[in-house]
Parts: sequence; structure tokens; C-alpha cells
Amino acid sequence: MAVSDEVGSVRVVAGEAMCPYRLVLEHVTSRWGVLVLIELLDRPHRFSELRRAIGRVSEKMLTQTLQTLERDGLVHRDAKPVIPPRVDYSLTDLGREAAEQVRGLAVWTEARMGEVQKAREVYDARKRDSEQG
Amino acid sequence: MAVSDEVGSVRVVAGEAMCPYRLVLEHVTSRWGVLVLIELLDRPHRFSELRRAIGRVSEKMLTQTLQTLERDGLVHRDAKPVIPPRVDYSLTDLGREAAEQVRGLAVWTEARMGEVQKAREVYDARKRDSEQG
DNA sequence: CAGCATCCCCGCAGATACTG
DNA sequence: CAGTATCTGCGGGGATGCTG
Repeated sequence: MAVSDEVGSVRVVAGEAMCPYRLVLEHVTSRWGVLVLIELLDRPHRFSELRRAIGRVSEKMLTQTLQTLERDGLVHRDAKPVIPPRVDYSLTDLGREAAEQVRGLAVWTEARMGEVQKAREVYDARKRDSEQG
Repeated sequence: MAVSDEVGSVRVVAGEAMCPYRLVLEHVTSRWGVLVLIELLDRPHRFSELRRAIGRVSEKMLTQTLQTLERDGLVHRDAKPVIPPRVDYSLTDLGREAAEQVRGLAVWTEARMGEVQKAREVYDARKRDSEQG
């Protein structure tokens, strides 16, 4: 078979076909990545602690998110060889830096959330007016 | 038709069924939202300027992102009634605050990108070893 | 408890065509 | 130029079941 027949099917993990800058940015700003980083900034967590703390995250997505962050060197995974298994996740130094940036965003969001919601109401009201009136 | 037949199809905009806090956070950390905010922090942009500046964003996604950010009161849309149409997008005061937080993340990412990539190589190498060796 | 494997849905996002 | 409208795929992500 010709090599050219293969290239079409060559596939890296979704989204990897972009510049490294955006790739890293997307990992730390990913839906669950953001929440994981913020939680871990507080203190190390076990897997199930993270699940409870974040809430409404599936096992699969949490695992996936943690693996991505670990691979990027932001999260440290400490699996203790005991029964039942116990795995602790914590931030690396690099991860702590990232998490602090993310926290800035989170703090801002919490502070301004009300204003955002008001802005939405204004926007929606205007839109209704321009459509009906 | 019974109302109960309808409820299944009742659908708000995707992802709206979550707490407002996360919702706002997801808008500003969204794939294109991040990049738009950063670009606009520099200066106001026209629609096509944004497209070029960001690169590889479809018209549709850019429009959608801008509408979301406008609705949230982060971006101001100034449509001038001229032909050909000219629309300028800029940050509101609220948007500027958000954008500055996002920029922190972007600056960090650019600075530490190299370390992240190294961490990945280490991770991948370890994984290969543990699988083969 | 912490994960992996599998199945499957639906919604994000790109492509295309059209409008003011 | 700056959008809307419509179609389509494919991959994110949830649900479930199983393993060490």
C-alpha cells in the first residue's frame, strides 16, 4: 500500500493539529481543567474527593482531564500501592503558577457574575423589542 | 398533543443547565472567546480583522462567540449603517477586566510552553518504558 | 477506590449557499 | 463586508459494566 493512502487516516489526539501555544491554553482553559486546577490550588485531593468537589463530572472526563494535566506537567499523581487503591493529585510548581492565573479568572467571574447576568437581561430585552416592536 | 410530549424536546441553549458561575467562566474560557478577548485587549477590531488576527476560525464560530460575549456585556458591538457594512468590536469595561485575567493566562502559557512540552516528553518516554520494559 | 473499555447520542463546529 | 440559514460529520462526553 502506498504511504499516501495512509496519511489521511493518521490521527493524533483531537485538536493536536494546532500550534503548541493554543494547545496548552486549551488544556488549562478546558471545561474541567479549570475546575480541577482551582480545586487543587486549595489542597491535594484524592480522585473521589475531586469528583465530589467539582460535582457533575463523569469519571471518564475527570480521569481524562487529570491525565492531560499530568502529562503537561501541571498535576502530580501519587498512586499509593495499597488496597484499596489511594491516589492523590496535587499541583506541581508549574501547575501552581497556571492555577493561580486560572483562579484570577474564577475570582473575577464570581465577583462580576451578577453584572454579566444583568447585561444579558438588557440584551435579551432589547432583542425582543427590536423583533416585536 | 399532550404537554408531556413536549417537555422532552424543550431545550435551552446548550450548557445553560448549569450554575451561572460556571456558565460565565465557560464563556470567557471558551476556545474562541479567549482569543477574541486577548485580541480586543490590544485595540478594537472589525469583524474581518478579528478573523485574520485569530486565524482558522470559521465565520460562524466567530459570530457566535462575539454574540455570546456581547450578550454577557463583555464586548461592545458598533455597527455603522454604511455600505459596505462596517462593524467594530471593542471591550466594555467589564470585558476589559475579564480580558486582563485571560491575558494573564495567555502570558503564562507563552512563557511556560517550553516547560510543558518538556514535561510531555518525559511523560511519554516514561509511559513507553513502562509499557515495553 | 480508582480507573479502563465500550457503546452511543447529540451538539459543536466546519462547509456551503444566500442576503442586506 | 458582515453577517444569516441550513446541512452534515465526527468527536466530546455521558452511561454502563468490568478489573486490579
